[in-house]
Amino acid sequence: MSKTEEPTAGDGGSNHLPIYQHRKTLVDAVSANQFLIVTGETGSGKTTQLPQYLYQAGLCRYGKIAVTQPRRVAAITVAQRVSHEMGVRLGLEVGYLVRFDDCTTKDTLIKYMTDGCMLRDILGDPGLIPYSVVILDEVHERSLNTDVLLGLLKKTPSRGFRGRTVPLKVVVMSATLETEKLSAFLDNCPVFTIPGRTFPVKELFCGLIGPKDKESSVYVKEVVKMALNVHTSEASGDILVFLTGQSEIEKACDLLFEKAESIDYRYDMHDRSVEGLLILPLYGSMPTDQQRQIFQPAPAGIRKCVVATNIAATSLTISGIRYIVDSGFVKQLNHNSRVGLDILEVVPISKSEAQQRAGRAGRTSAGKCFRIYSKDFWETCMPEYTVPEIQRTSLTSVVLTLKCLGVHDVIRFPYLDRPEERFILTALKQLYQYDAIDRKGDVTRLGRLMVELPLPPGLSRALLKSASLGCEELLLPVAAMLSVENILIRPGRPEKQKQAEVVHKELAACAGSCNDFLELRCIFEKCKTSDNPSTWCKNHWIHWRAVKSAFSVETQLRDILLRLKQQKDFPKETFRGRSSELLRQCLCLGYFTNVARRSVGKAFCTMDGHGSTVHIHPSSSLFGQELQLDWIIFHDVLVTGRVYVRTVCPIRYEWVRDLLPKLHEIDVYELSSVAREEVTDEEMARWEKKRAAQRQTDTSEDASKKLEKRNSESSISEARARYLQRKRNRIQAKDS
DNA sequence: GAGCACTGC
Repeated sequence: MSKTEEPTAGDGGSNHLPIYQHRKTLVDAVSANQFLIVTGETGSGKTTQLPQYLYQAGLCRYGKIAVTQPRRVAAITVAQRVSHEMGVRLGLEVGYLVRFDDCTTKDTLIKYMTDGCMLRDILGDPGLIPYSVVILDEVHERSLNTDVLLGLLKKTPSRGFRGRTVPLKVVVMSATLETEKLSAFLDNCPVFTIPGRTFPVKELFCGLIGPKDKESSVYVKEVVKMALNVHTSEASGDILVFLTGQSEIEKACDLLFEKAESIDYRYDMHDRSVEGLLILPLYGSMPTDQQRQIFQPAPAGIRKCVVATNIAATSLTISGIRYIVDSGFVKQLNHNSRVGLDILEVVPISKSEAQQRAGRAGRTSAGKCFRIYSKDFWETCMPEYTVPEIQRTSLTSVVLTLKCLGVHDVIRFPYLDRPEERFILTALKQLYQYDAIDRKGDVTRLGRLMVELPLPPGLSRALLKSASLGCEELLLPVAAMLSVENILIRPGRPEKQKQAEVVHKELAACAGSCNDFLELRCIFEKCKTSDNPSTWCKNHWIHWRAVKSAFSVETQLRDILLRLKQQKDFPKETFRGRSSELLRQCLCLGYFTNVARRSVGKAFCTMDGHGSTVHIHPSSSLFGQELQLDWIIFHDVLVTGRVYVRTVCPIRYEWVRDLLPKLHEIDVYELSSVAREEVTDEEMARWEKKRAAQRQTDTSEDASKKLEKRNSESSISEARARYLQRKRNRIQAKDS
């Protein structure tokens, strides 16, 4: 094992951190307890120091120390820093593991990794044999994967489990919030608090937005006013403005120039600066070369004003920030199981999130946080904590992962915050529809194959179908392109927008038009075979960063498929049909839950039982051709004024005819016993009888007629009316 | 004829 079990000095510089004086107590606490919670503000050094202390104290004798992070960059940069402090080469004693980048060896003892990679590790080795300590970091962020890990590690592998020689130790690190709840969750384990080293931030409520202003987008205007106010009346120091998204940020930046002009500031369009104020937008899909300026200090006498999304709250740290202007809103993706859709909506942030934002001003000196909303807004509109991701998102992948790990009772699984039962049942229903689990709730062979692929289950299924037909080359680029961020660039300025639109239309036409999935494949191939991919992207208004990561994803998926195909029971099928229809027929196997049939005019009607009315999004290559289409499948949904489907492909009814009845074969409530693994023999018998009866009627009555009945116009409009009524009730309830 | 936060495998 390690040659250095004696304490090492490293490169120094860390001995003065607040955590240093608690060194021995911390090591003793980890040694004495199975669970430990360590809490402390940013700057306490817990992420970089604790693993080193444990290592120096010899806790690596029986295995590695794993430290999980919700983000890749964090895992990489922290590992770099720790290896430097310890004076060892990165990738040897200290390393990191993130997707596409494994910088570890089998001898690595301190391993920083993303929570997603840890989950993969567990799937391959539920006993976590190589590890002696697992440290979950940033638990207060409540990322989906960290929450799943927390539940899994609560029943931590003990001595003897799958060959473990010592029990696994679990350390949970979190900001000061909710530590009591965490301790109660982990068998009332001790909580260790480390003093932080941050500067005080004065928090001011400016009252420009009250509880009644929730719907409006007035926050853009008010935020601009506030930022200029800070610029004219506060001492030197950079400003960080928190807004909701790209278009709001662009708007705010434009307004900043205009307003600045009217209050007699010189306005220089070229470098986007008002005299004394350098205005810099910052959001995720921005090219990295444009982001660089944000991290450079402003020239002497100039104040930087960064207008950013939530990306600046956790993912990126900008030094020199002294003032925060907080809009109080965020864009959040919420899964609505009632309509079966994910909806991206603007919502007020939580109080803990507001504190997080304010904290960004106190990293290097004392700061001020200007909240554009009133104290009343704070008290009546903002929840204490952000609803954790596990309670807001589709659980299909999570439930499949749990089932594969032998957690069959996915309802009574120890969640720190339990998702609504309905969400869990919906996930089970989807897995059943994809044949990933059977009627008893057991994972099928297909389900075991699906869990290996880092894709949404539907897409996994489509890809596996293509692999069993031997035509995975067709689908691999599509699956890769669908799993990366936005491909098409949408410029902020209208004239550029037109330009981009023309080029994108040409690309769609190249792909034979009329199939957005094919267009993605076409972009992938054209870019890949071009002499200079990045220039090709620039010329075609395509995000090079996105396509580049699609290349990596494709390679990864290809490798996984290759491995899976070597299993001797990997399914093999032959395709009888037109080769031009091969791609679309494979897609149907993953997207038959997203089938829509043309209804009145240009509207379509989903066939999943919700019978929602959807429209083809204007960015689709099928837009404007609705009247020639009868049946479509779609990849995703966007809810704005209307419900839009994007990434669309026309299909023939025959391709989904035999699949659609599966959507109505089982009711969610029937799955409640499946979820709890309490399916009785009588229940199975009843079920078989019902299915037999169903098969009988299916032969006597045309299946498509039955489907039509289920999705008849009247039932759709009734469902819609019910939904709208509920929505009205909700709004009324919120207002009162 | 619209306007899409952020992560992660």
